[in-house]
Amino acid sequence: MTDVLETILDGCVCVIDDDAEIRGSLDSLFRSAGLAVALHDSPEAFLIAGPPQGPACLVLDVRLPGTNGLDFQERLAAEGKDIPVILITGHGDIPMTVRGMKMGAVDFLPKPFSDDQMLAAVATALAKDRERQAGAQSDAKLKDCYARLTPREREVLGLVVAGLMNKQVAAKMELSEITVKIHRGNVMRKMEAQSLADLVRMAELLGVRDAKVQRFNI
Amino acid sequence: MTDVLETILDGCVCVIDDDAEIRGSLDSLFRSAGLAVALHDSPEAFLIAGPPQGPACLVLDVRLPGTNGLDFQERLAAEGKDIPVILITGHGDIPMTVRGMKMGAVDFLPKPFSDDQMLAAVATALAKDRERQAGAQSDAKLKDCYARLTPREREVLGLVVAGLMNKQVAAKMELSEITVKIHRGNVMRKMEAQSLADLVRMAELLGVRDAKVQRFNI
DNA sequence: GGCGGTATCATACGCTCGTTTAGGGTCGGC
DNA sequence: GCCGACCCTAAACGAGCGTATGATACCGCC
Repeated sequence: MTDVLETILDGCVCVIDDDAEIRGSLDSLFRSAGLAVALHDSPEAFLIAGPPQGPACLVLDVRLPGTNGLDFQERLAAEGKDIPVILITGHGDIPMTVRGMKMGAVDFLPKPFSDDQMLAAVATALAKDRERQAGAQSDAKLKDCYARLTPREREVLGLVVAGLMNKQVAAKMELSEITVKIHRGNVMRKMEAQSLADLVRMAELLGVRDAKVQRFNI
Repeated sequence: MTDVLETILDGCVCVIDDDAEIRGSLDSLFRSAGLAVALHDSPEAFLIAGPPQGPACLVLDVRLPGTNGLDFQERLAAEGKDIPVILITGHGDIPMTVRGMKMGAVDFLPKPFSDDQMLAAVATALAKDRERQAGAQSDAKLKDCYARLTPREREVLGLVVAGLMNKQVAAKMELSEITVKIHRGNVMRKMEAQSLADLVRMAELLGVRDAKVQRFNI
């Protein structure tokens, strides 16, 4: 168990359970592992508190008074708050488990679970969240750059990353080639792309290739 | 239920279950839905028969004499035979379900299940397999092209898609620029890329960008 | 009205790219 | 030994790219 303790470093575990005893024992377990903890007795309380800074995960009891844990998980996912979820339950069945796992839960632990099981699940969940946050950050940066483009510049971008030459872009947009070059230069500068290869990768992540000129895969 | 029947068209369902009665009822269910069926009483029998042509999925009983169904699923995944799996069981528990779902099972159905549940799961699984096969096909084509490149051509490809100019590639490889151009031309022809943008996307799918020259995102 | 952003176009220069033509070299297989 | 690969290079040309300079025009906003 020491192994697991060593490997988890920072991160915050949010616990949603109406049972004060469970909250207490999870609290001490996570604290002893050096993790920050946020305890809530209902989904509403969690929403009010808001998601914590930095890598985080959610330990969620399935059977809650009022809101169902699985419904709440679904709602979070629908709202784009894709914090990794670990489901716990006292009286679970297989369909419930299947639904939770299909919704992307990191784990589904029936009570009683061992400290090791829980810590292993949390370690996985936090690792997942760290990756997600890193991805979301560079994605946001990219979207910011793209937002700075004018409509014409976006049009040119789409055709350029589709593989068309300046003159072909010009023909398609009914412009002179020189105008295309200007737009293209602006795109490179605004997107902070060091090369066409860069621009293609960015466009791919943004999903802005002109479909009408498609040549290859996907 | 007619809805489900209409939407499933072609595809083959492989059933692995030691219970002849289950095999029989699944057989008639799938046949009535217009699907091809392959019945096996053990994983070994399935392996000997080999995977069928076209889109397929596997309905696998977890509790089998000899080999465990989950172990078999894991083995298939390890060997790269990623046919979509639907797990069925008479006496399942939550950890078993979690393991199956983590391994990527499309569904996990405890017996007794309804015809609708099973057909819905099979429809999902077959759709998944169709996508997988389409992806695998274009991926194989890509790998074929890449296999035709000589070592030097691959080197040039890596540096070009990293965004370097011919002269920079030449400097890095300690070659004359003209040689780089030749290699680069060969790469374009052998990879059947219509443009640099195409080449960048292909290289991205192949994962062959030169890491030492990295500039941007993932 | 003026200012700034967007869009358009022309000319022009220098660099880059792709290909062709024409060589040279090494290596392994038949 | 010859042939076919792979690899390297040079000269040269035409096409493409990127940028600068200079200019016109539309639009919304202060």
